[in-house]
Amino acid sequence: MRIATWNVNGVRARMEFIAHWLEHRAPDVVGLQELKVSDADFPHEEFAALGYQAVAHGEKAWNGVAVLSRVPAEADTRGLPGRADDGARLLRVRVAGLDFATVYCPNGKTLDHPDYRMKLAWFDALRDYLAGVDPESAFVIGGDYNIVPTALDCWRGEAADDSIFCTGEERARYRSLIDLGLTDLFRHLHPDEQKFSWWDYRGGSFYRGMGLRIDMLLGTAAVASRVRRVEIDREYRKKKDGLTASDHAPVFADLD
DNA sequence: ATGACGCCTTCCAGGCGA
Repeated sequence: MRIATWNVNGVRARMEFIAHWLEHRAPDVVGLQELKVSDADFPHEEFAALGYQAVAHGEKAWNGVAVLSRVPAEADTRGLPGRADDGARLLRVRVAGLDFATVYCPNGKTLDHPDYRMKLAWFDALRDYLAGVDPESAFVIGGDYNIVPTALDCWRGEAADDSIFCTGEERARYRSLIDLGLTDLFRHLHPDEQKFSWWDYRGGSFYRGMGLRIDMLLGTAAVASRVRRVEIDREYRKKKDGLTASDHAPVFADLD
């Protein structure tokens, strides 16, 4: 089974590009982020034509998450409990024998912006919510965490320490999720590799190698033991047939 | 130091992303 996460930066603007990826990578379950569309306008029919059904939790213009799957999914949680005012950022479903969640974590903007404090509080709420997950179960939470876990995950390395995405406060929040018993599936198979999942659109960052790894698939031990391959699909950060890519690459994992 | 690119929106200059 192939599972994936992808911040698509606008599901309607990206539809043709996403279709190309679905056809060539054939994932079974995909968490999407940054839909930028209301639930009423979500393109269910277009995904159905590609063989995928979708559960969406969106809002107009901003944020928004969805799960695509080949087999029907049952919605479990829409929105991080207690954090509805911070945007449509979490969706959890039961699908294909998995307890599968997708998250679009807050950006924070700058260290002196109110959104930074909101980001930290949101992660605290996420940790509290995930503390209720059975560590023996097959649970996956994938998404755009908007935190660079370690210096290895940033093109600037330790030079970026203490800047936004790389502060001790943010990294402690990310570690608090790992400490619940979750494994970063990419790091599990590639302990020392520097691979990025996001590159700024501007200034040729992609071709200059100026990226960050902020999109992760985390899983319980029951999932980590089944992982055989994890790819950050940088081919799909490039233009494809003249179509513009998201600024994030998809990340997928193959499970036994 | 700045802007760079691309998305969205009562349709277009401005906010936002990371």
